[in-house]
Amino acid sequence: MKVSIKLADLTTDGILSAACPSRIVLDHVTSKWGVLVLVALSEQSLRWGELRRMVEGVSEKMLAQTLKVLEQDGFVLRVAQPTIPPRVDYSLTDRGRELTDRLLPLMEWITANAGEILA
Amino acid sequence: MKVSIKLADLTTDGILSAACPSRIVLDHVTSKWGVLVLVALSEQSLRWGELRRMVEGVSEKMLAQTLKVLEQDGFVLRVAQPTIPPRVDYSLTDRGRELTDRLLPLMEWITANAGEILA
DNA sequence: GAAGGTACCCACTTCTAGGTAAGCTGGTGG
DNA sequence: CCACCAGCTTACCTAGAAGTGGGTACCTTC
Repeated sequence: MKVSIKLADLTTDGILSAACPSRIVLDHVTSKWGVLVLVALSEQSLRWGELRRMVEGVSEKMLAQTLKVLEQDGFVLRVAQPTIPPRVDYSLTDRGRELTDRLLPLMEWITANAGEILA
Repeated sequence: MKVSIKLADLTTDGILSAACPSRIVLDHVTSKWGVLVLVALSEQSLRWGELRRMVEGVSEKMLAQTLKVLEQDGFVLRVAQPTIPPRVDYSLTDRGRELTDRLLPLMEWITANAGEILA
């Protein structure tokens, strides 16, 4: 019941309609590195360098760009300490945690089934 | 407890490692049109033309390409009736349904919060 | 006999996400 | 005095994602 109502919303004026703002957020979240950064931060807050090492394969440019978008959308909090050398910590906001609560089950399932799927 | 174990898997040898096959499946699922096609099919099975109209903005080429990938990954079932004019029905497989079970909560949340996020 | 409906495929072009590599800051250790 | 740390920024370039416009098959209806 509840599900069918939500589905109706999704498929009528929801994410399937081209003009819906959710398309933009969807692009941000499902961007190549967006998901991975969110997953990495879901475990604990991390510094720039830790993130870079953790999310294997990400370039500095793309990490910076991805973090900027996620920060603008209010998913990620950036805390810079004006020390030398600089130290910047990234963590999830409450909104970010709401997102990852829904993202992690998906990622876990994909990780668990990827082998079988590609076979 | 359960969660922390799963998270450990994800962040050590899981999706964050560059060589993990889950990266490939992730790209398929989170491709621009992949998500939307899966959402559309989650409600009911649809014919080619219905899908095209439902997923606003998708071109024929991209719809065909997306469906081919989702079919190869075993998420979508393609049933062609050799009638004239041709009729092709697309539906979710069991595996596809497992996926959308985890995908829909995310999409619903994004759709519900997109306005606030972009503000 | 002309037009249209359905589900595509292919060649060509465009665009943009993403990769690469360099530079910048300003103290601190050699 | 030079290199080095961390955390970026910038300019440049390319591969592949995506759009465009055509064609195809076969039968039905006008």
